[in-house]
This record gives sequence, C-alpha cells and structure tokens, in this order.
Amino acid sequence: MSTASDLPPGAVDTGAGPSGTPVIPRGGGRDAITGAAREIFAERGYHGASIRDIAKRAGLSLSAMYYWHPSKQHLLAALIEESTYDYFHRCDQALREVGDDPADRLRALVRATVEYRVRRRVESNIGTQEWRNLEPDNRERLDGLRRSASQLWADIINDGVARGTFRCAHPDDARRSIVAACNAIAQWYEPSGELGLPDLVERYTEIALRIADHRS
Amino acid sequence: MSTASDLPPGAVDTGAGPSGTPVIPRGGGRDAITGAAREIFAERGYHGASIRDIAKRAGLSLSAMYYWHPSKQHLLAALIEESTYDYFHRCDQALREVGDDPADRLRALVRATVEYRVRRRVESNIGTQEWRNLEPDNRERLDGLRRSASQLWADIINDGVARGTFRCAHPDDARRSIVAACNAIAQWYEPSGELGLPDLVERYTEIALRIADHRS
DNA sequence: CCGAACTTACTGATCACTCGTTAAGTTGAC
DNA sequence: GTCAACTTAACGAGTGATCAGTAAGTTCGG
Repeated sequence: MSTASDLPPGAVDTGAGPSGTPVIPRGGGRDAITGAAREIFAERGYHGASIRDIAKRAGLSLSAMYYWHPSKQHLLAALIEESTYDYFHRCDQALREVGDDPADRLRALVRATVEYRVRRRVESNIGTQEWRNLEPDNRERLDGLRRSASQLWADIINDGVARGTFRCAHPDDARRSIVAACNAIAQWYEPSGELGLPDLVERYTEIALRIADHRS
Repeated sequence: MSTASDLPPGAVDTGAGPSGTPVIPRGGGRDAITGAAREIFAERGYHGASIRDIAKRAGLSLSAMYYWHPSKQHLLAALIEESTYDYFHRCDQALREVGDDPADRLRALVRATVEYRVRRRVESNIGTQEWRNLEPDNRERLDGLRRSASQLWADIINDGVARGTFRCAHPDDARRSIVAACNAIAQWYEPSGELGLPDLVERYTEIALRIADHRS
C-alpha cells in the first residue's frame, strides 16, 4: 500500500529529493507517529489512547500528528490498512509458490498466517481488536480485503473436501477454527520465549490439517 | 457470586425487609443499569462507552449509576465477574456429571463452553475484549478464576495424552486451539440463524476431539 | 389508624479535567 | 526567501465523578 494518504495533504513524496538525497524529517516524522500509535493503540485500545499520549511517546507535540494525518481515526485506519494489505500480500505470495494440492496449500496458508501473527504481532492484535472502531467508510473499504483473505481459506478447504483430501463434515467451521487458532497466537506468543517460529509453524500446520480431517 | 458489592455501600439487603415485603426499585434499579451497560460496553467498548450513554439506555439519570456502583470501572468489573463466575460454575457442574474418560470430559467441557458462548454471547465478548480495561485490582482478583478454567482444559488433555486417549504432540497448543475455536463462536454466531445450539455443540465437539487427536 | 422518623432510589446541577481538533506562529535546511 | 516540519496556545464539547435535594415508601410508638 502506498497511496496519497501516506503523505500530508498536497505534499509530494519526500523519500528522496530530485538530487537523490533523502529528506529526513527532524522529529522522526510519520514513522515516529505511526510507531508510537502502534504501541499505544495496542496497549490501551483506540478510545483509551489519546493523541497526547501518542505524541509524547513519539517525542513530538500533539499537533505533529495533524501534519501527517488529518485525524486520529485516519491514523488508526492507516495502521490497520497497511498491515491488512501486508497480510493479504504474504498469503497471496505463499499460495503462488505451491502447487494445487489442498494439503500443501493449507500448509502454505497456515505458515503465512502464523509467521504474520508472530512477526507483526502488535498490528495483528490492533487489526482484530480495533476493527470495530473504524468508521464505516474505512471499515467498508477494508472489508473486501478481509473477505478475500477469508475466501483464500474457504477455497482451499472446499477444494480439499471436494477432492476427498479433507474429510471434515463442516468446512466453514473447520475454516473458522483454524483461523481462530492461528489468530490467537498473537495474544499469547512471546518472541523472547523458548518456542521458535519454525516449530510454531509446524505445530499449527498439524493442528490445521487435523481440524480439516486430512488423510494422508 | 453474591457479595456486598451487589448493593450500594453500607446498605442492607432489601430483597426482603423484616416484614417480608420486597422493595421494588422504581426505575428498574441495578438490573436496568447492568443491562444497559452490557449493551453499550459490547457495542462501543469500555472507553468508547460513556456513563451518560449507559444511563440514557437504562432510562435513568447518570447519577443513578453512582447509587448502585461506586464507579464506571466497578460496573465493568461487576459485569465481567458475574459472567466469569457463571462460566466457571457451569464447567464445574458439567464435569461433575461425567466419568473420568478424557474424551467424555473433553466433550462435556466443549459443550459447557459452546453453550455459554452462545447463551451469554454479549457478556462473553465483553469478558474477552474488555479484560484489559480492568484495573489491576479487579484483574488480579479474577485472574485466579481464569487460570482455574484454563486448568480444567489442561488437566483433561494432559490426562488424555498420558492415557493414550489423545495423541496430540503438543497439549498446550491443542488446548489453546480448542479454546480459541470455541471462544470465536461468540463473535460470529447468530442466534436467529439456521444453525441450532445442539448442532453447534456437536460440530465443535468433533473439532476439539480431532485437535486433541482422539482415537476411538 | 395517625404521623414523625427514617430509608430507598433516585434527579439536576455542577465540578475539574481531558478530549480531538484547529489556527497561527516558529525553526532550520536548501 | 521558500517551504517542509514542526510548536504553542487555545477552542468547545464531552468526560467521570460529587453532592445537595427530594418523592415515595417503610417502620413503629402512641
């Protein structure tokens, strides 16, 4: 995602000037704001977070936020939008790299999802918890992407059932259970703990295949 | 749960006076407040809900809330506490009624959980979503109960693995996946839909047994 | 059966404070 | 001097909480 909303209204991309020298915002700019918002939204929730808290964490005045975003709501939406696009892109990529065997495809999607939930744990939780605080416009704009992601799972499971690779009687509930199990990881996983990401992926791949009632 | 906190500070139980005549709150009293809070907290979240909104929904003045609860936080805590106790009690009850076979016990716990998530769908979601908005005192007080409930699952699955009834390699992840799948029900289930509670229980019992890798 | 004393279950007004937002001014690199 | 990237100061609306007041009901001595 790289739309006009990445920039202040009417601004031109300052990532690199005409001379090739990057222009670095003195106060950390958009990244400082976004990073702080990510932390504070995750800690206290959208309504529990004030833009003063966010600005303080970013080391800027509260007005700096209004230079980069037109509103608090826009800040939340940008955060969720970026990470939702990222997730969808990763899933899409992962599925391009495997063949058409439903079990392989399910493995790929579980891997992409678990990796995302771990690597972007904070945004993950914001996306699921603060979704309801998006104003209708923003929510509707992202809803299509959400449904597409959900459809990726559904297609794989339905195909597997049709082919006899999966024997679960209720594909929709299998899908919801697998997704719920993967999503929950972001709530309990501690990156500093003993369990590494590859092991985690393997565990949840197995669980997903069992939920889908895979017979090898 | 029926503690002194059910009543205004310093008050004596008025459910039945010395003469046996009950005192009926004119405006609906505690129940009106609690019911409204349940709805508004569920709709907008703790910080998104104002006590004025809650009072308005209850058909009372804002001050009426302070007659029954010392604070907004206490109102949330009371709501979560009651439903958490209710859940734990139902689980406990369900497990008393079955023998010691791990599969039977898992079935009983899934049933109790799914029924709870459907029947008390709203409180369910408040409990999971607004947990973090409990102040430390309240959270710590309820944390023990939460851990006890989690232990119910762990004991059953560990026992099943020890006996060879369940063959999942990672009992903790199996537990978390089963719980996540059951909990998610409260987020998507529509009571007015076609899928009835008994069918739902059966579906999720099967999923849980597959996650635990039950061999019959 | 009366009525003073007391309790219950509220209301309305108001407090100090925080909220998101905005306008106007400042800084400093080019 | 220009313009991106800020800051300071303020606005009005809304927040949780407090408190004095009160209508309605209950209790109990006479």
